[in-house]
Formats: sequence, C-alpha cells, structure tokens
Amino acid sequence: MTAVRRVDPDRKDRIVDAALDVIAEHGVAGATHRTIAAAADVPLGSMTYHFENLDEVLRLAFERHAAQSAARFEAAMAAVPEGHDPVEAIVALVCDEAGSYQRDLLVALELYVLAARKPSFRAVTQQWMAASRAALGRHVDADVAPDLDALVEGLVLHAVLSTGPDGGPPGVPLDPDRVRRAVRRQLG
Amino acid sequence: MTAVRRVDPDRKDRIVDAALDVIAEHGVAGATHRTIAAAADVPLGSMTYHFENLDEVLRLAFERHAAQSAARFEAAMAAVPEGHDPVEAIVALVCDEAGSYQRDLLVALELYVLAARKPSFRAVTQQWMAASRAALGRHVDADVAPDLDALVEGLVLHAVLSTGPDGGPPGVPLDPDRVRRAVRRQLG
Amino acid sequence: MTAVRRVDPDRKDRIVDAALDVIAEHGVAGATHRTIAAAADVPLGSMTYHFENLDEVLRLAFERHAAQSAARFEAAMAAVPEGHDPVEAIVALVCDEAGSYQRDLLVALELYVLAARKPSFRAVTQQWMAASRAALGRHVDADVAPDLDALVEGLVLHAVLSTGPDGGPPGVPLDPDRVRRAVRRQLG
Amino acid sequence: MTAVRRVDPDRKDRIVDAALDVIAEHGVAGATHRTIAAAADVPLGSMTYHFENLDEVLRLAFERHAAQSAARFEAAMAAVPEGHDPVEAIVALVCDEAGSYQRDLLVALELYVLAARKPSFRAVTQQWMAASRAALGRHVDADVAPDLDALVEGLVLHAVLSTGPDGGPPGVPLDPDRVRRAVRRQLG
DNA sequence: AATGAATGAGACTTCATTCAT
DNA sequence: AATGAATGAAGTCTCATTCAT
Repeated sequence: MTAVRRVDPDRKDRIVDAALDVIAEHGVAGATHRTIAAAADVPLGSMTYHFENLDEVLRLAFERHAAQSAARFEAAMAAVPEGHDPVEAIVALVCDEAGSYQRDLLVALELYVLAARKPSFRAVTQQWMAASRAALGRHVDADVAPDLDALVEGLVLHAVLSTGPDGGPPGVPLDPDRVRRAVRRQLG
Repeated sequence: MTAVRRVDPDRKDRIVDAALDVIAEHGVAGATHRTIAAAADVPLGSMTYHFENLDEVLRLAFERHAAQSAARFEAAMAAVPEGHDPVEAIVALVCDEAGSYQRDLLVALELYVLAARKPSFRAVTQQWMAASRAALGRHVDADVAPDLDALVEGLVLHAVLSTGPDGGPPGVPLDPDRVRRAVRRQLG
Repeated sequence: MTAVRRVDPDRKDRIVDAALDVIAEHGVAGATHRTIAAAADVPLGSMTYHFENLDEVLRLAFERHAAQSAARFEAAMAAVPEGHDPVEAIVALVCDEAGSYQRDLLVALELYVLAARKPSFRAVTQQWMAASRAALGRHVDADVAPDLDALVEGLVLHAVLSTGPDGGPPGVPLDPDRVRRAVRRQLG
Repeated sequence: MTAVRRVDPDRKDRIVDAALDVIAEHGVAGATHRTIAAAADVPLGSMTYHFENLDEVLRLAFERHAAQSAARFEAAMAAVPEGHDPVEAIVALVCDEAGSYQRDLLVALELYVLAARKPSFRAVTQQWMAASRAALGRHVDADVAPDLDALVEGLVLHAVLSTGPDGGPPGVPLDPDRVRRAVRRQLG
C-alpha cells in the first residue's frame, strides 16, 4: 500500500537501458520482465505499462544499441580525412583495449539469433549491417566494403568466442598486427 | 497399458538427432524437454532417464553437429590435390545451393550465444573453430588460414542474416564470383 | 501536451453507453476499465474519476439498457388498443428481423449471471422483469401474464442460443407462426 | 521439496468435479486455475498438466453437468408410463424442493453466456437443449415439445432470478399449482 | 528399465485502482 | 477538474526436474 517512488520521468528510457545491460550480461535468454525490472529498479507492473510486450522492450534495446554502435563506427571513420588510409582507424576500433567492440558484437550475436526466428527483429539487423558498410564505404571501394566488413566481423567473432587456456569467460584481445595484415590483404 | 516400444536401442542417439533438428528449426530457445521428446517420439520421462539434464542433451547435439560439419569441410578440402588451388572448393562449399552451409552456421550461431554464457559449451566451439582452420591449413599458409576462415565466416554470416526485399525468412544465396574475388584477395 | 477535449459534458453518459456496447459485444467478462475507456474514447483516468468503481459503471449501463428495453416493450404494448388482441404485437416484437430483441436478451443474460453473484445488481433484474410483466398485464389476465412472459423469454432464449448448422455465431430467427401458436396456446 | 501427495488416480475427475462446484458457487467469472485447484486440493501445476488450458476444464465440467442433468430429466420422463399424462412428473421435477433444477439452470445460464462468446462451448449447449426436448418428446407432440421446453425454462429462469423481499440471494420456490396450470395451458 | 504423473518456480500479461501533477 | 503514470495482485501457462510404480 505504500506509495514509494511515484513520479519518474524517463523511466521508459531507463528500462530500455537496463534491458540492454541485461542482454549484454545474461543474453536474451536471461532477459525477462523480472530481470529487466530488477535491473531498472522498477516494479514488475511497469514493464507492461510502458511496453506492449517483452519483444518490444528487446527491440527497442537492440535499436538503441545498434544506433550507438553504428554511431561509434561512423565517428571513427569520419575522423579519417578524405583520401587518407583508413586501415589504422579500423585496427584501432577493432582492437580496442576496453573490448567495447567485442561487447558490441556479442550483443549483435544475440540479436542475430533472435532475428533468425522472429521477423520483427530483422529490420534492426539489416539497418545495423547497412550502417557499418556505409561507414566503410567512405574510404574504400563499394565492391570491397561488404567483404571488408565481413572480414572484420569474422575476425572479431572468432576473438570474442575464443577462450584463454584456462577456459574462463570468452573474449581474447585481437593482435593489431594480425588485423592490420588481414585488412590490407583484403584491400588488395 | 500395453507396453509399446520396449526394445529400442539407440534411442539415446535418436533423441540427440531430434534435439539437433529442433535447434535448427526453433533455436535453443525452442528446445525444451517436451519439444525434443515430441520430435524424437519418445515419452517425456525418457529425457531425464537417458540424460542428466537438458544441457547435456544440447551439448551432445552440438558436439554431433560440430563433428559432422567439420567432417564435411575436411572432406571438401581433402578432395583438393596437394599443391592445387583450393579456392574453387571453398567457393563451392560456401555457395552450396542447398544452403547446408548456411544451416550449419545458423546452428553454430546458436551454439556461440549459448557458449558465451555457459562454460560447459565452450569446448565445443573451440574444437569446431580449430577443425575448420586445420582443414584450411592443408592448402594455405598457417598465418593466413585463420584470417581466411574469419572472412568466410563473416561472408556467410551476412548472407544468412540478410533477408530478401520481401522481409521473409532470412538467408540469401551468396554470389560465387564475389566470394571468389574476396577469397583470392585474402590469399594475397 | 495540448489540452485536447476539455469541455465535455455528458462524458459520463458516453461512457455508460460505451459500456453497454462493450457488454453487448464482448460480454461482462470483456468489459474492463480499459476496453470501455477505449470504446468511449476517453482516457483511462476518466473511468475512476467519474465512477466509484467498475461495478458502478456496469450497473448504470444495465439500468439504462433495462429502461430502454422496457420502454420499447411498453410502447409496443401500448400501441395495441384497449380490448384488442395483443398477440400480433408480441409476435412482431419477438420475431423482429433486426434481432434487437435477441440482443436485448443476450445483454439480459449477462446481467442475470452477474446478479446471481452480486447483490448490487439484483434490483435491476427485478425491475426489468416487473416492467415486462406490467406491459403484458395491460392486455392479458394478471395470472397469465407472468407465464406468458416466461414462455416468450424461453422461446427467445432458445433462439438466441441456437446456432445454424455451420456452428457459427449463435442466434437464429424465430418462426412467427410457431411463436403465434405457442402464445395463443398459453393464452388459452 | 517435500513429496507430499504423490499417486492420485482419478485426480483428473476430481478436478472436473471441483470445477463444477466452483462454477455453481462462484460462476465462470470465479472459476480460475487457482480457485479450482484449491477446491480440488491439488497444486496449481496439476491444472495444466491434466488439461490443455482452462477452457478445456470448463468445457469438461459443463459436459459432465449437462450429461447428469439430462439424465435426471430423461429418467423422470421415462418413469411416466407410455400414454400417461407427464404433467405431474414435469411439475415435480421443476418444483423440486431441493432446488436442484434451479441449480442446474443457474449453471446452464453460465454456460449460455460463455457459449455466446466462445464457439468451443456451443456444442454442449446444443446437446443439452436437444436432450431435454427429446425427453419431453416421449410424451408430447413433436411440435409442442420445444415450446413446452421453452415455457419450463422461462418459468424456472424467472424463479431462479427472483429474490425475496429481503433482497437476499436469488431463487424462490415455484408454486406447483401455477406451473401445473401453465404447462396444461401450453399442452392445449 | 522405463515412464506417466506430479509439482513448484517462474514466465508473460491483464487489470482495478491509486495518486502526483 | 482531469489524467497519465504507477503498482501489486492475480491471471494463464510452460517447464525442468523428481518420483512412485
């Protein structure tokens, strides 16, 4: 009966952010109304008050993540002067020590798996992939951009899935030299 | 009350096969004791009688799939005579009209996402990735094999996630010419 | 943020009308604050602002319906000159092609079931039944009127619950001849 | 973790019986998985183990009730020797002091309201109505039976909905003389 | 050896009602 | 005066797992 925590604008936003956190940490399988509500520190009833259903929450979370992720990529590419070599920027992005690119890919994987079964998530994946290609397209030929994109995605995918000899949580840093060589090769 | 279906050796095998089918069609999220039992046409009690728990069923299913998938890849590479150019074999494999390579990758994605959260699945992914690299290593330099592997995986990943203009189920065929060019570029 | 729809007298009335529509179409089970508010095109908060609780809304809706329904019946009976035979008027009313009498009965059924459990709805049913008896009492003996009323209600009840051979939505038209014979028999 | 109350054959039957009790006492609106499980003294999970969904429970309950109810009616009619006057048997049935016929009708009303919205319940109502007509048809002309059935239903309906002057729970006893007169009139 | 029955936790969702603004 | 936000209870249903037979 206690009327705690009334009035809370941008609660909806907070819930979407919390959903993204939960997805990143526990995967879509672990993203339930309950876990997201707990992460956002809102009562369970808030979830379906603000969103039609759980899929809508997830979709908004993925859309937000895709936008942020694409923006980061776009910014890194835009920082390279026209006509200059973008390879170092790509290497820096992919080998980012903080591992944010790997986290991005992990979230993307969750999205991919979801989109493979649920059509309502397909639009997000399409936009995401198109955005990274467009960013690459600023500096490389249009017919090479998709292949370069695929190469980068494959490299990071393997890194993110690799596990150290201890069998601990996956994700090993990528060797910048290796990435540099692979990218240059693909650029011909 | 009649004791139907008593003698049934390799029931365990059948269940694992059924689990794989369910995963391929409905994803790990749709693979429950019940759906797998139904697909294998065995009573529900069989599931926990033959297996410790659901994770064990899934793990065995993924292991079997990884073995089959790696064997196919290995066979395709082994068919190329020593010293000959493996590019056409790779292209043929990846652009397989039946889409079996795409199906393989879709299942692999499910595994990746699972392995990202549950350590017990990590060994399978490691073996799977190692196997395809080893198969490539027969014909290309050891330092290029992983990158070529990453490129191929990225290319197929994008194809499997792409959807036609109708927004239908994902998965578009890969253009052999494009794959050939990208692979040759990566080989230098 | 614009203050749309401010001045709105008889909003309360509109809500009651909407409630009646919802009951007729979806039953009491489908009549919630939300569905009624949507049908009346008013914000959810209006519901408990204008009414004590949901039961009050339903009670007012049923009262209104009972009044309208009784008035129609009363008017039909009043149109028969004193001392004349009311049978044709009854037949016409009951066999009404538009099926409004059947709709009335369907709503009445909903009310009956509700009144069987909630005392606050009993007064409405009593008044409704008394009204139709009184209307019949204009033209038939007082000791026959309740039985005639029962017969008519039974006939319409069966018609409204009958379904065509296709098993579609219930409600079949009543045969005027049959009704005429049954009514005449009951009148002796 | 305690394994109380294992082994309980005909639990399914008990649940259906309990469902009928709950419907009779609290109406369909009060018949939830929880209330029925509590009335049958079984855990909540039993409900969806034994039945596809709640509608199936309700449907089975109504079917059982219809069968019992029709059997009682049929037995009462069958007890009247061929060619004899069935009026007294009908009167006795309808004016039953225990009120079981009224209880039957109350349950029937719940079914009617449900069937009006959900097609899956229509078959039961049809069978129920057909059964009572057939029972009457043993002793009265085929063209009068439906009208007599309607009359009886209307009479009991009004009785079951009437409330004493105290406004207490509905249901007043029917006067046998009145019923006798009405039935005789309808028989011509 | 094998399985149908059983069950408690928890999934998503609806809803009447309250309340700050 | 009016309402959108908020919330806790309860609804239906799924499921991994246990267990008596």
